[in-house]
Amino acid sequence: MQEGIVEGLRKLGLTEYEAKAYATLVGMGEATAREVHELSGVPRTRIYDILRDLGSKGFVEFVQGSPTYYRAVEPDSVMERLRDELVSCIDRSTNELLSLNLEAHGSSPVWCVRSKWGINNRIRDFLSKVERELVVFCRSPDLLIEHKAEMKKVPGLRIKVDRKEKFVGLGFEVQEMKEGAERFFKDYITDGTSNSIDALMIADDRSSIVVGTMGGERLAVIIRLPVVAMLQKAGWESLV
Amino acid sequence: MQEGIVEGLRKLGLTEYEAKAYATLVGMGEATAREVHELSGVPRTRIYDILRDLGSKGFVEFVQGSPTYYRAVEPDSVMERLRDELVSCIDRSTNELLSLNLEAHGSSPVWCVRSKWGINNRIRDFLSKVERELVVFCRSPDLLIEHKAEMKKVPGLRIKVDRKEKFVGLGFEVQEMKEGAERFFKDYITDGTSNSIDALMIADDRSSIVVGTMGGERLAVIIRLPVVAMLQKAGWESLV
DNA sequence: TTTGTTGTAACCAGATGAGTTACAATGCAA
DNA sequence: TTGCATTGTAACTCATCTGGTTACAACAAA
Repeated sequence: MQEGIVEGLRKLGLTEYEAKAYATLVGMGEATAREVHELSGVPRTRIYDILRDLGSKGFVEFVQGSPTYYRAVEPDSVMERLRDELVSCIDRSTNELLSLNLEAHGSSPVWCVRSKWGINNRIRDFLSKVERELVVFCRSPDLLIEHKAEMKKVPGLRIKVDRKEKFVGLGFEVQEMKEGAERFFKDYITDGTSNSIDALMIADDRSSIVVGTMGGERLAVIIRLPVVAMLQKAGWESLV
Repeated sequence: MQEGIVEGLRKLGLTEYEAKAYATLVGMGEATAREVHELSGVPRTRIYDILRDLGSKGFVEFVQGSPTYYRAVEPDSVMERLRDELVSCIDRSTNELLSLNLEAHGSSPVWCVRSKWGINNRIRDFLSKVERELVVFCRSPDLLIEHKAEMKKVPGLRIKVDRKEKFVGLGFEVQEMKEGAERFFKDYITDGTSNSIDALMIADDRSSIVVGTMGGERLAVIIRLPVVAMLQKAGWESLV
């Protein structure tokens, strides 16, 4: 049996035993508790309550007897129901949350974002709000690849990189910064934690976003203070 | 704060504390850890790691300081991502399961179904496969109401009930069974467990389905043996 | 009777989450 | 500066859940 299928079913709310038993039963079509146990690896003495639970959840059917026979309910049917339940739960939650969320917010000019998705989300948002000009410094092509499509649409795009050869074939016009300037963006250590900056973007001399690893965790810092943005840009210009 | 919103978020994979903190933060727009604690009821000494977790999951952003300020990422944005993740997980699982499910199955002629959804699913399937004739006995209008639409499409529909007055206004033509015949479907006790039958349907003299409560739990029994169906129908006919 | 199988029930151990306590560090006000 | 409240960290307890095991009753076949 594949490993991934169990993992997937667990994400959808089944336990490991339930996932194994159900997947096995789907594969066997019809089987006794013992057979499910043999193939799935679920302990024999537990297979009975597991199958009973699956029955209560609408995943399997059975025919009483000695031995009792079990079969899986058609997976597309079960999965469709699951999807409907989850989607309607999400829609409900979204509406409830939005009804709490009436007031305006985001007044603080600087925010940190921690998760990978959160960072990408922020970058997308940031890119979509550029009006005239975006200057970018970056040290790895990953970020440019990830946001290539949005980046292409940005007006006034200028990119500086540490070494040109890392960025060939991406379709971006990049400029290499001058000798010795890379020290501004080198890995450094503060308070015993190592920091490294992967990318810096400044939009319209107004807001900026810094992406990097600080103290062992990936972080993005969004700053919407024109003063700071101007200063950062001045530094950036000096990199030519 | 509403109770339902926390319950909904928990179904989507958050813990109680996480759900409370996130919902609260959505409502406040921007707040310190303390404020979130006060409003959400999450213990103050736990609010810090909860908010950190929410950050790692992409639900909140923060600005370091003393005190650190937090804000919720826009709920529609977060929820949309969650939906995409779950739906793609379901699609993947469905495909993997179906690829295991190539062989034909369902050869056994009798099956029990336990869950509410499973029972309804079975009944829908059963009704959709009627070709010429469906005879129904039922003791409560619930089942007819639940499957009214499908039932209307069934050819050769004949319904017998215990007492006609319970079924007025449903748009079904029902026939009352004769005096004394209800004893066949009365609640009865076997092996110390009480059983009661809510409905019995027979399709094309071929297959039948019985819905009822047996030993304290709701159960449907599907039988695809023509012999049994014929016998059941003979009994049914005698109810006139 | 013996043996093996089916099915039930209980138990143990590890992980996780809810809720609490202790305490270091950081301000802030007198 | 001292004293005090607040911020933030870390640990611990308790209950629940899940994975994994043991014991045993009921039953059928040999």
